Amino acid sequence: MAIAMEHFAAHGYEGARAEAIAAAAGVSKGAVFGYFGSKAGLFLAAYQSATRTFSRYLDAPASVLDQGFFSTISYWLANTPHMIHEDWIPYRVVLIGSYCSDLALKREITKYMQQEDPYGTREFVEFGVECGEVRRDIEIELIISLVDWLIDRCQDAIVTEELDPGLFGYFTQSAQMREQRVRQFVELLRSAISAPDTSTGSSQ
Amino acid sequence: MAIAMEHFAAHGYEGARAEAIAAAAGVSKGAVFGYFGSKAGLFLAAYQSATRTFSRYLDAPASVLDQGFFSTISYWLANTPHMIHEDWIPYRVVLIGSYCSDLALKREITKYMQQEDPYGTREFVEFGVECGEVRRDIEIELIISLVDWLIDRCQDAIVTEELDPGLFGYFTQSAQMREQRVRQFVELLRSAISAPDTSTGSSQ
DNA sequence: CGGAATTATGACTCCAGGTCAATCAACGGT
DNA sequence: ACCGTTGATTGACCTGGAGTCATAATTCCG
Repeated sequence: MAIAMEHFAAHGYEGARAEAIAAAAGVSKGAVFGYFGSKAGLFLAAYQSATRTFSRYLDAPASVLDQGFFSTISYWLANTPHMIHEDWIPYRVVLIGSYCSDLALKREITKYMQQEDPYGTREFVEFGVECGEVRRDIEIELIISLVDWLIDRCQDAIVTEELDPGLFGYFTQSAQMREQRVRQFVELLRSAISAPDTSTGSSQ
Repeated sequence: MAIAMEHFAAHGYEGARAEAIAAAAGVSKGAVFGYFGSKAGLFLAAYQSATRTFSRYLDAPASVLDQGFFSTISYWLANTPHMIHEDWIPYRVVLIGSYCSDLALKREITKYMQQEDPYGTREFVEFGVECGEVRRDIEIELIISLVDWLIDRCQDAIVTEELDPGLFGYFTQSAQMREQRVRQFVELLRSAISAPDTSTGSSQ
């Protein structure tokens, strides 16, 4: 599976060769198709494997969690470039899964993400609600989806040139600029979903 | 181009056959590859053509625009199922473009969307800023991206079963439920980017 | 140890993207 | 009106990778 991830990461979905993956894994092509059914099935397995290598939101250090929900988001976004750099193979696979052209495969991915919630977005948002930082007047399903959508896209834009609509310029802009944008992004998210009554002073 | 759109919409990116498109258009395969360079190039042209068939935000009826920025968003979201039903071929092509697996192609799409802004998101957000409904304390680039991201995903989830993480259930839930979710979604967006309308306390 | 059941193999088929030498059509100079 | 040049068009051909399947290898029991 790690080998499949490497190949998909290196060559993309179309570019990856089922036979090459089989050979690198020391099995025959027939075995791969027998087990995974198709290239899409192989990719799905690689995708699931990749998502499981990443931390869940609540895996942040206790000192960060203690500072609350939005601080934890800031923590993860601030660490995104570093984490991705450390772990770029699974990240790349997840990226391909997020933007894959085959809608049948995409449906499988959506279903998997919904069922397994490998990053623990649900429990994280519930944590936010419990500690009073996230509003209760909106259905939690919607907030979970919003958090998922925005953080995914923000992370992708931060570290993937192809997906950045000029916001972060990972390769062209200064780190300061990026940090400012991330801060503003979290501010937007906070405005969207924070509980109306916040005793904490909002800006640093 | 309309013919290419039909084929991509009907069979997906992988499933569409360059030769079949050429034949349906009454030209040879060689001509297609000569003109568009590759299947990806052909798709990009179809994608651009598809985006241009859709209305821009500010094309809403004057009576809607008069009610302001967020009312206009509600209007478009409420009409999404109807519009997509009327126009499902270009919609499907755009959808494929949004979730295509080839990152090289995705980059071209991102660049195009950023340069041409075919839905007029920028002018729409500027409109929102001018009529005082959208906050000015966050860089407009970020707000434009946020609006783009969220409305895209919301629309996709509304009308595309494959992409709905259980929120709208276009084929399974009641219309009432969907309307409620859309209303809450707009409420979230409003919280995120609306200007504080009580007293304009300048905060930074 | 032998034979059944299961699994693995890789040569093979099929098919779609991409190429290119040959052909055709348009144009303009004489 | 003719012909040569130039550029566009064609479709047979090539390439290579997904997916198949008859055969071989291995395992599993009695």
